[in-house]
Amino acid sequence: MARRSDHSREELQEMALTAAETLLDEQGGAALSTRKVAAAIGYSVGALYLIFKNLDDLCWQINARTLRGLMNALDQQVDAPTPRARLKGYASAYLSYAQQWSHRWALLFDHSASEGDEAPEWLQATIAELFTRIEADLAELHPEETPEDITLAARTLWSSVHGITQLKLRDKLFFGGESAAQQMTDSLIDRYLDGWTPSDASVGGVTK
Amino acid sequence: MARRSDHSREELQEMALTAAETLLDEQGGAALSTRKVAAAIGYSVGALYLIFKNLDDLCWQINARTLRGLMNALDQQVDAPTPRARLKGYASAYLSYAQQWSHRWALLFDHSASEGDEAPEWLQATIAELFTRIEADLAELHPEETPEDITLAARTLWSSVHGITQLKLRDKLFFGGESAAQQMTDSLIDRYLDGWTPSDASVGGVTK
DNA sequence: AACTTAACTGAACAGTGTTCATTAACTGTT
DNA sequence: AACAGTTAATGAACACTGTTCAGTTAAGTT
Repeated sequence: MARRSDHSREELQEMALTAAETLLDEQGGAALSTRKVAAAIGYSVGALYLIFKNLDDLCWQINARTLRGLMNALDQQVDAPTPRARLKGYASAYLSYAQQWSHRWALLFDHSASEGDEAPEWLQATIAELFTRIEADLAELHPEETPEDITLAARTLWSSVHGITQLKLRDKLFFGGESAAQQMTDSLIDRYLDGWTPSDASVGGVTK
Repeated sequence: MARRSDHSREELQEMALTAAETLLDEQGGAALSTRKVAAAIGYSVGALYLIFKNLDDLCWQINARTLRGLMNALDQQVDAPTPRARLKGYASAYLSYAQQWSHRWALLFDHSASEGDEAPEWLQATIAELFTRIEADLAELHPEETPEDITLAARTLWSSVHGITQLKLRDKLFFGGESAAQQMTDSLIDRYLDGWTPSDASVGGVTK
């Protein structure tokens, strides 16, 4: 039996999360089980339930760390000279982060699908922070637009980057080499921004 | 014991798939289990394994039907007068199909993530068919582009529509009402097409 | 040393996918 | 009509899963 207070609550939690991430990275999300995580840190199954509400809770905490890592990666792009370059940098960082941590990234999105309880509000907040970055750059390019239109544009553009990332990771729908996805986000951003003329935004009707 | 040949192989398969789809629609992907499907059609678990290789196989066959349904929905948009209207119609149909059959749609994409065996080649083929439709419209708009650039553009644009769809289904990252996602795909297509000038495509370098 | 408290365990429960020896029902032959 | 052959169908069994909780054990307190 593990000695009481061999490790503090925080240490134990950290150990468990790290072990779970290793398991995830090496064997994928399907291999993530309470018993395996418990074994990896040298505790019994029951002990995990003193630290985490359940497996879902553990997954959410992994997702929190994943998301934080993503934000860090994005932050390194903040020095790019122009809004356009910054947006491309974000997209590129997003893409490579997702590829580097493919299993963690998959967990982040597959897990939100499990319809038990809501996504915790910190997740919402972190994502809002990401969108704020995008919106800032878009607003700089289009100061004449209303905040609502900027928001809509940010979500449109970023959903698109997300879609490219997701399909890139999942399969061989993609021909071409390593750079295909990168090329796609670049051209997407270029064309979207070039096609964004003030006239067509505010109404929303089909005018073409 | 169910009488031998009460139902033919094909009938049984059809019954099982229909039962599984009902289960999926009503209770979501997590509730899909071999025992439940077997019970729903009045057979034992083992009988399912005479019809399907395993649960994965059953899921793939559901996915095949889902994809076929999607293609049907897209086909109803083929009469739109212009390529641009056709592309918007496809996107709109894609979006509403995914929303109507949200659980089936989720299965289609979550399942490709399970990294057992490859996605069957018919799936690849059906998806290729979808992309061919998009490419045809894009080629009509940009006859001067090479096939490679058309392909790249089709995948870029469609990954984007896919991304918007996915995020729309998953959560409340989306403000606004029912029409927000529709508005997003419309403006995406408009801006992407408007920003697509022949000069910036063939090289692929960063020129902006 | 005795008592209290809380950390920790692991057996147990209900569920999962999958297999396979056994059984039941049909088919064809004598 | 009786027997053998074939095969559809079963359901118990195995190894796993998440989750709970009565018990056990160690640490802190009096």
